[in-house]
Amino acid sequence: MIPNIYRSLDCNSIRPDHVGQNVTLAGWVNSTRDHGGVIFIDLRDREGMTQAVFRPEENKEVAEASHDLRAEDVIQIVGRVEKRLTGTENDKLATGTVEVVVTELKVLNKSDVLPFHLDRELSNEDLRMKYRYLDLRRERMNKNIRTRHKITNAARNYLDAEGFIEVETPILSNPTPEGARDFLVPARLHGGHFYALPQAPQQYKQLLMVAGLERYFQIARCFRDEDLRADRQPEFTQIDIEASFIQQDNIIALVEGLLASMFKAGRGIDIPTPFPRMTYAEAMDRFGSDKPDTRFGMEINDLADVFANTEFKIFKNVLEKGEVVRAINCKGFAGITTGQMNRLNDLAHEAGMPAAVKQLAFIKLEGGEYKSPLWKVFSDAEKEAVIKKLDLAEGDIVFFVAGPKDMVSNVLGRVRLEVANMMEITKDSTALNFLWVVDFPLLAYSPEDQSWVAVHHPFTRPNAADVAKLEAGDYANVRAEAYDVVLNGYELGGGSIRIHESDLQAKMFGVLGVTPEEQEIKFSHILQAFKFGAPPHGGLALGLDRIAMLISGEESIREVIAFPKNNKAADLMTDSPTKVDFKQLRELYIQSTWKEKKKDDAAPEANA
RNA sequence: GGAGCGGUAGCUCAAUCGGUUAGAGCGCUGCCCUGUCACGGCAGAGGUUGCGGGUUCGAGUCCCGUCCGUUCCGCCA
Repeated sequence: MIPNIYRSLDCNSIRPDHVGQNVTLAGWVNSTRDHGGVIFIDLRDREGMTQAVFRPEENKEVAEASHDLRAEDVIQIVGRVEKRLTGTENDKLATGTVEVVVTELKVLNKSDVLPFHLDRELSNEDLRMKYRYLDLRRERMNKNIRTRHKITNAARNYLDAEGFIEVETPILSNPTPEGARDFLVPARLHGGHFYALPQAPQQYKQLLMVAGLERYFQIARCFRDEDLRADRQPEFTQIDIEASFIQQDNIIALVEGLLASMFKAGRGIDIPTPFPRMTYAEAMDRFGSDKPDTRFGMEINDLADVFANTEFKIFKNVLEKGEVVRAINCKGFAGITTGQMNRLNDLAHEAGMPAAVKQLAFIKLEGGEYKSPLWKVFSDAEKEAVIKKLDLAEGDIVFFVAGPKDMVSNVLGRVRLEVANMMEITKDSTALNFLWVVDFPLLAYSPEDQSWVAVHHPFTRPNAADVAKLEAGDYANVRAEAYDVVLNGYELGGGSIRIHESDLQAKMFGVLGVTPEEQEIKFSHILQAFKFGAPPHGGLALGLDRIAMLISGEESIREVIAFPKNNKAADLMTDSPTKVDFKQLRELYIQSTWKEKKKDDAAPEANA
């Protein structure tokens, strides 16, 4: 800290070798301990705390004035550093062996009583958000914001050292093809036309590759108008990366180094690289998720061999149709309560288990006895095989699902996570299980749109080995050169090698049902750019908020964003979004179709 | 759009099966206190139990509706 008129030192720096010196400190009154005669004040700034002592015999007027100090007043003190009396040292403070005997006091700004305690956890999210500037004043939040800065800074330094150039791209751009809902901005100078806020700088970063920049990055704000979650905000930050003359392995190695530098800066730990890799197909088969949490087992087992010759009609029919019978063993969870069982059933149905299947099938071994609605229909050989294959032991419970592979994976994946949650398996875990999921499918069929849609985005490159399938129309089995990096079940980021040839890109648009006319209107710039010597390129984007959240040990990205939105995408502090008057809309050639709900006289007002 | 959980003093929470005047800690106000660091002591103020309706002799508690927060599903290139 550079000394100035307000202070000569910060509140965390005074040590025994300052004894005898005169110092000037400024900060907030953290707490007061008024003994009538002597008064102690803990003075706090962002760096820490120093105890200030007011004594009548030192300066009667100043000591008198100190009686009126209250928590969060902003004050400046001048005083003499003294060693604390023997036995009154405080080892909880870095400055706890010394104190400042105050000779001058200046109240820079009195504070009203705060709406909540700064030194206690707050459960009322409304209040936290309404007074976010006070919430941020709390040590934990202050630390989170500073940690985020360190992480971001480390990322910049790392990428700079790797030859990456930070480039800003437009915030006002065009709506995104496919994907999430866009935030729209009316264009005043072009009546009836609209900008959209970027969901990601996707096309721009590819065009920067065509521009010959070769290595680009950006700490980019992105916007998606979808419903929120603990790990999703309508505006969020990505570390956006793109490079030319590069392959998947190069990007993976780069990002591993990048993440290592961020975790080192933010948490002081060395994470082991390289990260394990798993194909998408394997992730779905073993964990029922494309972002598996590998901190615990309970993996999915395929039981086709066990029931190959079964007489149990349901399983037999399923297997004959080419569908699957699979199960997970939840070790030690045989003591599941009825309430938990009901919850799993609901969740299984939500995940796609047919309503005709009333209950999630299970077998549990309790007190040496196998309990199961299914047990009686299995042959002895099948029982034995199930026990062996699933390692079914005392206290375990196994859940079975039969049917189409995607549904079974989905159901068992969800059950697996929920059981882990119920068992609090990862509660005190400090494990950081990084993982690359690779070989994503290029396309997925959307029953809703009755068409094929891009799993990643329409610029993703099909795996060279699968181009023939693409041309043959075997869309379901075309793999993409796309990859996600996952940590403890959270998707930290994802990317792909891109299409850089205009003919392949046009073909891809065709598969996605974008007509030549639409291509001309929406994508002529990028298709044309690809005709002027576009280099092979690819990249990835990391979710900075999620990374900061995980490094800070938080469970919501709101805890690492200075001014986040709440569940309804509102900011309670500024009361945003807000209504605008007719004149402002008229200038934009906009008219709202929104109709206020009819208000009864008794209609309740919102929580005031 | 759907489901779960929550909403009681400024804050964090309690209030038995529906039954007296809705309590406690912290904070706040006043007084006392010269070595505390969650200082201590005495006294005091502070409540439309989110809002509206219903059942009941009686509702913080039960029912219906609604608002707000939060988590999850849907949604999220």
